[in-house]
Amino acid sequence: MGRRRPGTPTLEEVAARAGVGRGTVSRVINNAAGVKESTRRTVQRAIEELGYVPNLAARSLAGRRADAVALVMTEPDWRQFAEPFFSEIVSSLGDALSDTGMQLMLTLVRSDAERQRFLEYARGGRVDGVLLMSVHAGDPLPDMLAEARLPTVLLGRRSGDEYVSYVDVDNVGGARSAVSHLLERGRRAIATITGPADMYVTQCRLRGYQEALALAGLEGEQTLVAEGDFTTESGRRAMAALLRRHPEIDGVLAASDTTAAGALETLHSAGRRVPEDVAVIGFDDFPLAQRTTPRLTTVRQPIEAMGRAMVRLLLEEMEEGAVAWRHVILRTELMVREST
Amino acid sequence: MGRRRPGTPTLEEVAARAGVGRGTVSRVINNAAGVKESTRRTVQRAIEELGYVPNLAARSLAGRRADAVALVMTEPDWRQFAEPFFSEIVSSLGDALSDTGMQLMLTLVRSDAERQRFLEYARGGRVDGVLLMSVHAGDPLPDMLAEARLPTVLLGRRSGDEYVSYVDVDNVGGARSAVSHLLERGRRAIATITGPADMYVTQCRLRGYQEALALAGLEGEQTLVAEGDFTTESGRRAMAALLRRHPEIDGVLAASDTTAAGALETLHSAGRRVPEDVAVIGFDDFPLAQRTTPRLTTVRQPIEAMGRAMVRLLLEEMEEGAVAWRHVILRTELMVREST
DNA sequence: ATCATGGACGGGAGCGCTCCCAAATCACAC
DNA sequence: GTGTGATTTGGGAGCGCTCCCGTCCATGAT
Repeated sequence: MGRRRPGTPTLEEVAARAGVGRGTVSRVINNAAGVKESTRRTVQRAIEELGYVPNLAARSLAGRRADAVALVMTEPDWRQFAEPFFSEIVSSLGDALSDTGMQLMLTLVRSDAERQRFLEYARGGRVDGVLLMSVHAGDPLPDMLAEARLPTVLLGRRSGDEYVSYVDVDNVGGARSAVSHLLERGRRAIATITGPADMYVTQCRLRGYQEALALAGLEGEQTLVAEGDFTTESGRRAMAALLRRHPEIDGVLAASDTTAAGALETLHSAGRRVPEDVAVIGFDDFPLAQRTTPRLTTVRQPIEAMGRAMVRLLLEEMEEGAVAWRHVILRTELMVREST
Repeated sequence: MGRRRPGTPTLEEVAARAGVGRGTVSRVINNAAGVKESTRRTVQRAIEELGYVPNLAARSLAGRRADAVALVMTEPDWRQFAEPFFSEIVSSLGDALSDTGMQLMLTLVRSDAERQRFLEYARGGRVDGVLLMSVHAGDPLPDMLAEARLPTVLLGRRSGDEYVSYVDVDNVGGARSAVSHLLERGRRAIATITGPADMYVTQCRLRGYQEALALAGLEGEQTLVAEGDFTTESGRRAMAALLRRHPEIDGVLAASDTTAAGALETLHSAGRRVPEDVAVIGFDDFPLAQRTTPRLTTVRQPIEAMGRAMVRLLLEEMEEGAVAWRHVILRTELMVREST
């Protein structure tokens, strides 16, 4: 297991070459104040001449921080990894993190063994904080991290009484406004294609759907609800099943834009016109929503803001040592386009 | 920037509690030989009682290794991040790495600033090696890593005379056999939808396509080639363009299964029967290829083997200190199904 | 009882950095 | 020229671990 790198110059060697003390070089590479401009330049030249690169292990050990945060994707996410939600979120986190000087590292946790290994990695101090992608109901990882007192922020929550810090959107309100919109458009037989049943986000959106119907004095029929898993394929299948059970359907709320895209395809194949025969609403407002035919009415999730909020919460927790949990619920916005 | 974790017990404290020396505890946690079974148990109990977790920064510093490798995805990949190729590869790398005890960390490099930051991270010793996803022609990162003498393995290569270690598949041969297969099926107007023109893999597959046509005494027309980017959407678009230019097309080689899926959709909409009117071949052999209608004939890339090979090459380079580059070209296999 | 042999074990010497305090230097007013 | 306070600078003391050498002790041959 000899993984030695060839001899890299050390801070001390830089100091010797520049004719200054260790402390001064340290100040220079950390951009700290209190170094005369001329000295700084001398040191910088020595650094370049030697091709010096700070040893991060030593820095971590002495400074008691890793300057890195992990973004963990757990198994159930993984099968949805290929969906745009993830790349969008990762991008936005990357942007939000980019000026903190911290590295974002994505980590895959697909099994108990990998969960354990990650936990040791995190508890071992390799990261200063952990971001968790849409966790499922029974996932123990957030609790393990909380117990280890590692700053942690979830995207979405596992249940209504989640305590660990999280950033979520108002899924109930979003779904409700979407269905209200369908009702305003005169639709009455409104179906919904949900996400995986074991995710809280799914339950929330379903509740919003039901509340809107109840508010209109309509009774939500169980058979108007079909389960999907956020993928296009599941949207196709669920829509087909719904049409079979309820040919009279004239409105659909899908769990995501990708799901809605699948539903659109099925509706098209079945000869239903959108929005004339059936109005369709998605969830997310990804670029995809503007490329469907017809362009998709959808509930916008503020991905940028979500990424920024997650990073902000994480930084706050890191700053004060994870003594409190914080929750942020972001508002959604209905983007009305051509599919309703 | 105070990112201090609360006081974790140290190895020394464990040693004190177990009534042994530091060395012995170190031997126990590293599963090294030369510890009496009874002592080992005593130490293990102390570890559990204190909830000891080794400090990885200290271990890295003293041991001169990070026990982690990075998988870097550069910007151009990123827009294809949502395609299954990536999740498949990541999975297979995860499996291949899982029994080495090393952490796999995915890293996104979307800009020069991020490239620089990653380089410092890697040169700073945070990873023992680097895996690079399908790099584009002009990407300087592999050279920078090579110069820093960091063990590096590419998936695919940037050009025909790539020197940095890589694992690739026989793209020319794969495409050639696919086109030959179409020719055997009596097709003569064979088009191809390629990947991004600036990727070597695209050029190779195009060459295989042309060679097979030439072998059959056919002249490859420039207008039978349409550029895509591996996405389904690009498959749809490219196929539509091809049909417009060449309504007589009776065979298509797509750059990937996802692209082929897009092409299938367009063909279907255009009322062409597959394979009766047009035969379609994909590339990759993802699960997707078995779910299309009709099921897709495709050139199989041995993803599992690719992941294993990458890890093996990387470990070898780490072992001997990156003194040589190694190349592995894996064979492809034509999976004949219903679309041809 | 004596001695050689080898397996267990303890702990010193670093790994390369940050933190921080004391010392040195400088600027300026008197 | 002297004193005062601010600004720079040097370097000791760790951070928590691995490596490795020397010691200790049990075992068995003599």
